[in-house]
Amino acid sequence: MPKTEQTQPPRTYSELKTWIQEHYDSLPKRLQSVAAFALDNPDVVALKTIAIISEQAEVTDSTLVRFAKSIGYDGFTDMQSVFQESMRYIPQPYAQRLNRLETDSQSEQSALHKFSQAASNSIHKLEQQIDEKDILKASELLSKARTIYIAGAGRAFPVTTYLHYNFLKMGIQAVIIDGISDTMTEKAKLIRKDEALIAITFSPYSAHTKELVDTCLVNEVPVVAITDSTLSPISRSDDLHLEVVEEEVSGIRGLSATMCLALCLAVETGKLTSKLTPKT
Amino acid sequence: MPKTEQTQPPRTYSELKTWIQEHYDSLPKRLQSVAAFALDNPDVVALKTIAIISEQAEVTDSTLVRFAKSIGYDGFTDMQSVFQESMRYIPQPYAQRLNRLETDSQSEQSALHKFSQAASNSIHKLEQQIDEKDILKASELLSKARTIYIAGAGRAFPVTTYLHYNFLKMGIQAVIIDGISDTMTEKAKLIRKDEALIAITFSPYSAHTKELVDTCLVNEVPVVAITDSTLSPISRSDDLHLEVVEEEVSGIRGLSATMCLALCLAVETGKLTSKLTPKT
DNA sequence: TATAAAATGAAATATTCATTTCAAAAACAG
DNA sequence: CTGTTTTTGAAATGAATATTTCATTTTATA
Repeated sequence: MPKTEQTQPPRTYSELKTWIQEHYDSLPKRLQSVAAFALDNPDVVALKTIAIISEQAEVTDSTLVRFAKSIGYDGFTDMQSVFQESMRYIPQPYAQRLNRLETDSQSEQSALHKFSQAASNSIHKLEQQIDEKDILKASELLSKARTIYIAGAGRAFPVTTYLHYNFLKMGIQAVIIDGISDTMTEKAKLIRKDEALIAITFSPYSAHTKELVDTCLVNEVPVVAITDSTLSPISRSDDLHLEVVEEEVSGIRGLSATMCLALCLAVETGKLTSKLTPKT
Repeated sequence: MPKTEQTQPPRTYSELKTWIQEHYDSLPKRLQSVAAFALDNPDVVALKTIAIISEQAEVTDSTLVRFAKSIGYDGFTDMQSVFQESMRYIPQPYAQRLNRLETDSQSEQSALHKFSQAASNSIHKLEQQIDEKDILKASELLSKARTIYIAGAGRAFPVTTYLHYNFLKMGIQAVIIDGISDTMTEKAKLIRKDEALIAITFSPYSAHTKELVDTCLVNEVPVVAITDSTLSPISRSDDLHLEVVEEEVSGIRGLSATMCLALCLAVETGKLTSKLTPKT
């Protein structure tokens, strides 16, 4: 029989979480599976039955009960109640309304709340406002490129590195264009017709990136632009531009929606590329 | 036998609510009790058993079952599942659409929709699961540092650059630690007690970052960790770790929620720093 | 490698739970 | 009132669930 904790088991979710973190390493393999699953899917543990949970966590029924007992609970039911309590008093439908009300009335709101709200809104707007076909066109263009160059400085730089990372992971040759303004333009001049450029700029616009785009367009290099407005200097009729507007909170803009768009672009490009080159 | 609705019962909480409001007046007395109780205590209906609910609503077991059937459900269990789903982190309207789309149109959903959905969900989870105090503690710690060092490679690198950008914009000295593994550890050894480190890692974990964290902790350098699980090797009891779980779409994870958290951390740190140094 | 200890899965058991049944009470119509 | 229908509650039934047991496998230890 496995040793069971003598002390009283955690009676709140956050205590339980702490317990799991502290004991995870010393837990048997299957119990670790349960631990990881529980932390990842607390709602499933709270609402479903042993049979369903154990199936999803890929363990047997007994293991779930053992897990609960090893923490010190009477059994699974006892532990489940802790997960359930953690969900209560935060009913989803009310939470939404509360959000709106509080946003209007109380100016002193937690930063996390304000920013996550803004991020969430921005993502929804993105989904509604962007034309799916534009993303597909862009990825088609990119999938044909031998090498994808990516440029975007300042606030756009994280997007640049994110795209770069994703392309590389998908086996697509990608290069970041950075450095001093002069050097960047020099680098851009060397990009060939069968390659492509992704340029990311937000207001306040960096003149460098605009220069880069122009250079490429002159050389007939395909350009995909990610901007926060069609009025952005780098959006022109002869390139493809994808527009993301990040909602601002007291003058500060996030990047959540932009990152989402970037991921989409990368994934779609990846799909097409793998079709073009069936065997790696 | 009581008349039962012939039409299909509501499959979302908000539909169910509407149904109850519309039929309330024509319901028998005890069923009215149940209706009122259910609208007032949806969480109890979602989580507890017939016995407990009927006791709290001051009706008998049978009445509860009858109530469910009179709406058109198979039985109480069927109705309860609607209440349960309303508590989960899956936003109601989309879950519905997804189900329908998946059933008839072969799960061929636009990538943009899937990713923005995942991003949005991740942000909501972040908001609910993270402890606001942890962010404040972390920013307090960071605001006291003369220089903030930031480390995070691979998928975490965009987060690193984002934090770096924001700190600099706020007039906070920040340095990115990158380069070859060996060099990184060397750099970390030079960080002093009155400085701080932010480490960002996601699974699959890079061993380098863990090494970095350990080095700093040994030297008593304050460490703030951003990870995607409390089981991450860099989360330890003696540092501050902030947890973000990005929902995955066919194995691919975004960064939207993480970026949101990063922004919060930077902004809170900025606030505190400006208080500490009133005049620049 | 041999032995003990721990972990695990499958099946049996016991419990809890939802559902149905049926008789009594209440409401209603003539 | 009287007979009929609807509503209701208590108990019986049947189904699902959690828990325990035990044989087997795995892991650790000497």
